[in-house]
Amino acid sequence: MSAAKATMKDVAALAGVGVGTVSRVINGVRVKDSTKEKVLQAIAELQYEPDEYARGLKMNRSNTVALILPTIWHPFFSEFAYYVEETLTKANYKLLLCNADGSPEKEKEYIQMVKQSKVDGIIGITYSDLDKYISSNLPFVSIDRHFSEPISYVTADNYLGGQMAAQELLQRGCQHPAYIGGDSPYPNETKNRKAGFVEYCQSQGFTASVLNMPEPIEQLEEQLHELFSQQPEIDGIFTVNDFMALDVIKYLSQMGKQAPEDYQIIGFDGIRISAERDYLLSTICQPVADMGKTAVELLLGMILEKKAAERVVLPVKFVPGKTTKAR
Amino acid sequence: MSAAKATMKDVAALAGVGVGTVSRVINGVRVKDSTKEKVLQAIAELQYEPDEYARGLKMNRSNTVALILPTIWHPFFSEFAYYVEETLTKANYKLLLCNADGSPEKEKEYIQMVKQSKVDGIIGITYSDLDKYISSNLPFVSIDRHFSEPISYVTADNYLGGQMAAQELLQRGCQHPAYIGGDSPYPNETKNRKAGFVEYCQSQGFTASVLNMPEPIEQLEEQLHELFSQQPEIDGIFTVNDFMALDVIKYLSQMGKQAPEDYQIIGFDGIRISAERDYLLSTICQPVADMGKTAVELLLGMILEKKAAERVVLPVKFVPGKTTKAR
DNA sequence: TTGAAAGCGCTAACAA
DNA sequence: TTGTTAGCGCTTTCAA
Repeated sequence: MSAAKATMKDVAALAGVGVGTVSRVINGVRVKDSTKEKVLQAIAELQYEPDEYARGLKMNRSNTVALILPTIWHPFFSEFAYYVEETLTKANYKLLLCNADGSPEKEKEYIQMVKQSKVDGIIGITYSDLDKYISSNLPFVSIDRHFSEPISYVTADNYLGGQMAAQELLQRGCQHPAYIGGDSPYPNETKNRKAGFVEYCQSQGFTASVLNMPEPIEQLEEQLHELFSQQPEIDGIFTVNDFMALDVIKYLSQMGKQAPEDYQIIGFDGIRISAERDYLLSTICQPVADMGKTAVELLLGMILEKKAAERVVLPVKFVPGKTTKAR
Repeated sequence: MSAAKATMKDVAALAGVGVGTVSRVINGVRVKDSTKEKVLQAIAELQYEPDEYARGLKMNRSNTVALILPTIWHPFFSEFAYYVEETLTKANYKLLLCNADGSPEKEKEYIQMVKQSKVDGIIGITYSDLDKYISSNLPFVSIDRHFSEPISYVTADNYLGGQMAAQELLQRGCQHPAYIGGDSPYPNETKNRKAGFVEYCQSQGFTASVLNMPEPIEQLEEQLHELFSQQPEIDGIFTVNDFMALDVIKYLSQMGKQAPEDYQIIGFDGIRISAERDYLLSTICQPVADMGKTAVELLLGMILEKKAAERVVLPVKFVPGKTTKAR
């Protein structure tokens, strides 16, 4: 049994053909059936596996896509990564996982690293403005639409989501709506959630209270305490995401208030701990599976068919949970 | 501005040296300071970045490690992946993410794929027996110790964890302990959780009820119903993992029973939805960060220093939550 | 200390 | 239809 890995040359020698022919068989280029047979035989016998690196060097592609995330340890991102990986695998692409940890520096470092690694494209959920770091010839799809350059993105309809949250709360009888969220220094889609909510309330003659805390958020509990002691009448809450909603619920439960009896609350994202587990609360649900799939499709379109940048906005939906009343 | 990517040859030409010298500078081999200066200058000017694939082809390594998981969309695995990625990045390695979806076929496919991709090693949380598919010269670290071959593994002390769970429940006054879990056809460490629990109970003069459901688990609720209607006296439950505990809690709450008043329950894993979030319940917590770090260290030891296979068993700890009484 | 050149395993252009 | 060969960008040996 040979220890060394078989190369194309070995296969060619054993099959009694040229390396070109072996290459043709591997790549599905037409060769005479009898020849093909011999080659396949030899491949099987030597347990030959093509070297992706030699191929990548020659063809200048890697069949690999980098996914840059704030952190994989978060149900929204890990669900997204799950679908990205699934779709990539079906297309015979591999996934390089990059946790940027929410740091713009690490995001840039990863962009650098990933360029060397000759990835064929990047899918990024990033906070900072990466325009300058992404060479225009490296296909890039952003989740979120905060780039100034004409870059592809996939995003949920965050503005509409905010409106929907307002509508659902008001329809359920809330008289004093409030928005609670964090405020990032970087432009991002969460700002639209707030805008949609506040503006819909306004259009219905309500003025939403707003607690918009600069990130990173410090002394959350104190800030919540201030809000609710100054405005105890708040009875309908929309938060920037599900995690924030959980924090608010926890705080209010310490204050002896329960949803949906004492107040109603709607989160954003539609987080589930894993497939087949329940949503955590009433929420505006992002179409994560669809977003992951679409992001990959956009990217592969750019890679394989040189398609131009595209923008896709996907619909959100309200998922009633235990933190809102029945209508 | 040149559109094409600069190569080492371009750098050499601009700096007026040979490509070998450029290579030496890149790799930190000693060259004359003045020469080095010229080369660095040229590198900066051309924004040269070495091609990892050419390097990989030549040196036969990729600085890439594959992580094979059942699914990234699960807090335990995504936390593990988080720490693996973090440790790899520090060592200048990249992470290829592979979701096997709990299917032995996909696991094998990935092993195949990953071999072609010239990864330098594999870290795997796998269910099936992959011995034959892993060529002995490809470094592999398993999480769990169910391999027959002498393969490196990192695992938590599952048996001790089971014992601890029993001890904690009995110390808190439980008189009727029960174990609830799923039974996989493949050998794996969860069997030790059960064994540790049952045997510790026995040693203390208690006989634990056991509900061991063949996987994939069907009609969970019916099976729980049967258990608890036949043995309503059960007052201390240990489950194979946190998810199962959540299911049991949900079922019992439908029956009007609450922990820790009506019964006490301890899960296994120590799942948190994300960093800085609480544990879901009282649980035997695996040292996930340490496991991820150790797995990478073992693997890099095998890759870089040709170290032999090693086995590491890490300690678990009991994390009291809201589903057990105070002692 | 450094340049020249071989060659890693593959694809594709060219010739036969 | 198929064999031969140049060369992808790099590292490393061998000479100078």
